[in-house]
Amino acid sequence: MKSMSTATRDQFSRAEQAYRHVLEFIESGQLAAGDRLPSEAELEAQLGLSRASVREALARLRAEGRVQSRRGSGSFLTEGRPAELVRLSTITSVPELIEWHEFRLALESEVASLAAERATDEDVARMRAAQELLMERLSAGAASREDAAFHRAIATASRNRKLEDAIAALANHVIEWARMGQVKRVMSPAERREIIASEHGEIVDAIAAHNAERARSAVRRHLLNGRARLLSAIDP
Amino acid sequence: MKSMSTATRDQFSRAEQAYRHVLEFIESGQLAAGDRLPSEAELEAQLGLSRASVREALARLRAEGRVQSRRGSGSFLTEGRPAELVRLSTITSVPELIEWHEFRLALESEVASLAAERATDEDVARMRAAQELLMERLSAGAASREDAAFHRAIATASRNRKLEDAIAALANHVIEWARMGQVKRVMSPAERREIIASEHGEIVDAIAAHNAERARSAVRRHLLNGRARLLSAIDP
DNA sequence: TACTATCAAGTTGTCTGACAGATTGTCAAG
DNA sequence: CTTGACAATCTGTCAGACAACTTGATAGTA
Repeated sequence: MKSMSTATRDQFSRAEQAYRHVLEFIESGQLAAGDRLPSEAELEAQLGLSRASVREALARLRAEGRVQSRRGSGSFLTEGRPAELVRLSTITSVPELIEWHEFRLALESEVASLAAERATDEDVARMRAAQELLMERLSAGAASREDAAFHRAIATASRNRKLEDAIAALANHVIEWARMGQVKRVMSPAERREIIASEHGEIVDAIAAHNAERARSAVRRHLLNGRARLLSAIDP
Repeated sequence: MKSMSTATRDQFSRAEQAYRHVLEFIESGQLAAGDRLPSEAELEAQLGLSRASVREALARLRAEGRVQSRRGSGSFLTEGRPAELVRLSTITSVPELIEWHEFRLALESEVASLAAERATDEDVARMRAAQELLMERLSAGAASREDAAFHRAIATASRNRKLEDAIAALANHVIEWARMGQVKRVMSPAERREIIASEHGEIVDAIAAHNAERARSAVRRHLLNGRARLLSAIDP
């Protein structure tokens, strides 16, 4: 690793200079996965920057999953730039929609189960409030966002941020797809309202009763029914 | 924004506590895109942490694209989340590992169920072959990759590419974490071999029998046992 | 009144020093 | 060979100081 030129130095913030330099070093191929980076003190000396700037660069590299730091040992190169978990590609076909739906089913049923184990009275109240709002909106027509908010409230009660984030992203994904006009409305608002009230009610009741298996089943039933309704709403 | 409880405080690093707290605040909906976060000094006071820890959290949020900081002005919420399902950031604590494990549990149990419905004889043969290879490797020591390959074979049989890709990425994620030496070996290879043979065998048998519920349960049992073993292998 | 310049206060970016907690390697004793 | 003690090293955190920048208020001028 060499010192940086003055021109480069003036262009970027110190932390970014450090980041770029370490990234360059990482991508030079001189290190393999699991290898140890120079220590913070060494990077300070090599780059002529303060430790704070070096640490800021390392924080970024950690956030990107490229590096893992252990107190007392050092910072180590991870396997490589981790791919995103899975790409939220645009839904271009019904089979793909089904794949995403199965993905969502996996997450939401587990989340319901966790929510049943972990939900506080506050959580349950929040779910019921979300359900109320959804009911009001359903009278006025489509209510995708309120539906997503209801599911989000359940995910929040799971106390697993990763699951919660993923479910929120998936919900947006499907909302976006539906908004593209792929769906014809075949169910009257009153009918839809009645079904949603019943199915969501069962979910919340199971969670409030802290019955993980019942919550899981209720969510599965709800989502599978919803899928069937959705598929029948699509012109073949 | 409220102060953190002591229990939460002890579980995560200071920087991670700050990160989680600010993220929670961001996602509470109290801020819109473009709105300004509390200043670093305010966050210090509110969280009872040093400025360095607060800055580290902000660095992470910046790296994730959630926040943008301007010298002299403050840190601002960006337009919205990047279009990825969930970010595969480096695992920095045991609670985070557990979150990822729950995520994995959700996916893998659903995948086992789908595999049971959809697996061909070829799929089953592939699983058994992966299991054989894993057994051989277990005799020689750790075999994380072969274990991941076994799980991948199941995921392939689910015929859901999104789930398959996600499971592969998650497996790599956890392998990376374990490789960093966070785990002490406490189980003898023979013992481990016996347990894996039994648990994996149950999974494959259930899939071969096209029994979705049995496959799901077998995978859950296997992963939950594995988690317990993993957690007991980490010195508190 | 509108515009410009100045300044103080506040904010992030960086530096420095110190200490805490964890890791690693060495050495001595049993 | 194993175990324990210890020193050196490393990252994580804290605190204080200063640099560079922004923002809003105020005063001066046309």
